[in-house]
Amino acid sequence: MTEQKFIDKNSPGRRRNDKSHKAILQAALELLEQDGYRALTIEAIAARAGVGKQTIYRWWPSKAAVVLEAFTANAAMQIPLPDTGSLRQDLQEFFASTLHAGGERTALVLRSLMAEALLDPEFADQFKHIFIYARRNALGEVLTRGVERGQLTANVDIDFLLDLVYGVIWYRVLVQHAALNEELMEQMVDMIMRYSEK
Amino acid sequence: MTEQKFIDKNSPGRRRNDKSHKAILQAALELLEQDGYRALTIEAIAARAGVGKQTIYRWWPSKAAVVLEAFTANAAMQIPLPDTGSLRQDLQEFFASTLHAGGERTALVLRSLMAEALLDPEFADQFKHIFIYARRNALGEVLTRGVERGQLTANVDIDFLLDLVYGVIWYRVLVQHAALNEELMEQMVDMIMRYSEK
Amino acid sequence: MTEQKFIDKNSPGRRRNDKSHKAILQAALELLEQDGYRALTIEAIAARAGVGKQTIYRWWPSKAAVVLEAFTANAAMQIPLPDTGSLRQDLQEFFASTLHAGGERTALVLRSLMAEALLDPEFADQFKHIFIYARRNALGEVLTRGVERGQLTANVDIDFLLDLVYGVIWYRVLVQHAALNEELMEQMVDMIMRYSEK
Amino acid sequence: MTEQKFIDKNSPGRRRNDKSHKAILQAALELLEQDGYRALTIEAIAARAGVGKQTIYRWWPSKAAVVLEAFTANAAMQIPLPDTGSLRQDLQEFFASTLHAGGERTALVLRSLMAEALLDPEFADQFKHIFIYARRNALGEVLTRGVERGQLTANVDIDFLLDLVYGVIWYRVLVQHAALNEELMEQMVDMIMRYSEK
DNA sequence: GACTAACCGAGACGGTACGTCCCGTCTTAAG
DNA sequence: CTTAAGACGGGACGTACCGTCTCGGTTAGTC
Repeated sequence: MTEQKFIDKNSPGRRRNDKSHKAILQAALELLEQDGYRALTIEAIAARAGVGKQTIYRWWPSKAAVVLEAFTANAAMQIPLPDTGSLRQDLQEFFASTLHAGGERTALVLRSLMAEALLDPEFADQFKHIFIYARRNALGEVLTRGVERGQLTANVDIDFLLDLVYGVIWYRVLVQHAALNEELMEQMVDMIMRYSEK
Repeated sequence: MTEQKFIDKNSPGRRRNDKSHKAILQAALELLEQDGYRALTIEAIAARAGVGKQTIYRWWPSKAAVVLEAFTANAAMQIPLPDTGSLRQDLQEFFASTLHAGGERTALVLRSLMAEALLDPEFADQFKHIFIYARRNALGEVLTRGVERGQLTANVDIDFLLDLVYGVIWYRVLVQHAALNEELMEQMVDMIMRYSEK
Repeated sequence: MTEQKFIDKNSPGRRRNDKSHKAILQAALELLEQDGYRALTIEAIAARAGVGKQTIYRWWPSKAAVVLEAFTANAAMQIPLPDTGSLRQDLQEFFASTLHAGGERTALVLRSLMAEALLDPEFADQFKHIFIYARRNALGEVLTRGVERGQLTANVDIDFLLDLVYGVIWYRVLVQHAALNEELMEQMVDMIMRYSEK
Repeated sequence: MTEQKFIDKNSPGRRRNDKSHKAILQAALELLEQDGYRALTIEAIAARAGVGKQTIYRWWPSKAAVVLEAFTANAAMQIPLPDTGSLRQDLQEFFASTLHAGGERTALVLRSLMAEALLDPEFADQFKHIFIYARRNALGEVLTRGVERGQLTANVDIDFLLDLVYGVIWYRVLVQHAALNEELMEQMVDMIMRYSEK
């Protein structure tokens, strides 16, 4: 997914070693959980994966890219798009799966990726397109259908609502002053429904 | 405010050099704007400030702490607490001054500080208490008065509203997909007012 | 000879860069002559050799070790062992080549190495084995042959004679109150010959 | 003795604090024995002596000067000049007191002072005049009397003999391959006596 | 007895070098 | 041609001391 190189491989020479590939992703995640993102280094990943540094540099542009791929490769990425006919129910299901996808492990990775995105504009682009906008668009679809069905006022600013929802979620993930939980999700559904015609 | 060390100074010994102190804060901000936080180093700050590295390490635990103090020392920190009797007007004034306080320069610093907070739990604590919670509490005060005046429903969850507001603000500052502007502030006032009694 | 690490090199990995190796030794000697041993720093050697500091630390335990290798790598180390049948003549030749090997440049280096040996027991061991004892043993061989040939009394204490000879030489090199010259060498030959049978 | 400053003291002002003075010398020696000369720092001396750094810099030009004064202040400096009428006996007594004056503690200090002298020409001058030449001259006096009494050949080169004697002594102190002991002293007396008329 | 100059402890200051860590690149032998 | 290994030039780290400079406070004379 983050793979830049197109692998045709009618050419001679050894092919990409899938074992190393996986070992690298695995090692990155393990070290991240063990010592935190700040202490994560390419050298440490290579050492733990039993891999040469060059092998990492050959396939990824930065350690953040490794972590991003390790993260997106995990199942956690799937966000089913509910379409029950009821906006309230769609939202409840969407938020439920969002909640379900993210534990503390996930939050740790997200904080690391966001930190990197804040420091490296190049990575920020990747991160936004692969992760942030993908989520936004999914929820945007749900809300748009809500408008189409007349369950939200026609003049509602969907982008503002998306900012509200993901704003809160990221804010809690980053600041860690309160957990992401069902109560929050319920409150968000309620908040959004206040934008129904009346 | 950000000073960790309690300076009694009936003790002997040379006092802290205020000129150097200020030069360090100034140098940090300048370099930050010039080259970005990633490229900011203690050595560069010391060099530009014309100061020994030890003088920085003597007074701050990390470069992030320097930036935080430089940031909070700037006037930009003042958030007047409006109390007009009208919740809507209080909110409008509060948001207006929030907006006014932060230009792109401010956003740049905030992204840097947040990145650091995400990577360094120790710094995160400082940052939250000095900046994040201070802001939250201020707005919390405004909202509480709104409840007391009966301008918000008694059972509203103020913490949730604070998360919504600061969630959006941080989300835009961090993701940079849209600007903080008056329209947004207006929308937030409107959103909050939807929690009025009827 | 001074190489500590045993280099097998059937192992993979880039080999030691011989150009850098030599540049380091050269730079060390140049800086030593320019500014003196006290002013000699690893950083300066690295800078002048156009080399990373780590490359020096990788191969030598201290700057003294660099200087020692630079010194011993120079031809100046060769001490031919004369064996003419005549003790007096052997001594004359041995002292002549000793004298010839060492100019003021050499004395400068020897003073530096001795200073370091006095301050660093670990280095002292190396220095003694590579340099001091090597010289001692060579002259010891000459004297032993003198005894075997009956040109020195059988009960002479060769170690004492060695201490006398190298004591004087080092004393003059270190204290610098008088030069090492042919007259001195002649006097030493004469002194030793006083230990002949009659 | 090593005092540079001429103290007239008709002027007002506090006089030198003798307690601090002694504490500094004491602290220097203790630290030297504990950790070696390399690890000896002005800061450590000041700390252990309970003294400000400035107080040291006010009275001594370098840490070596402190050690030198601490050393010379010790009784160990007294070398009685024997004059028994017999060269052999004079030498025996002279060497005996030399031996007696110097234990391992002394040797440690001498190695430190010599190391410093090798690295700092300014200190070398002081050291030579205060210590090295003083000893040389004393023994020179003994030998001169030996010549005058006809117990050494008239054409003997006294300076050469002095180099032999102190060469050996320093060589053993510095290289530490053999102890200074009575046997050595006996051998040196014997060696010198070989320069008697016949 | 007050004045005053020098000394004292503490400790901050600008600076230099230390030895270490990692970066991203390059060069091997092996597969 | 890729891989693991590992040396390379480079840059910043955080620390240790250097020798200097202020501080408040003490001490001992001279006036």
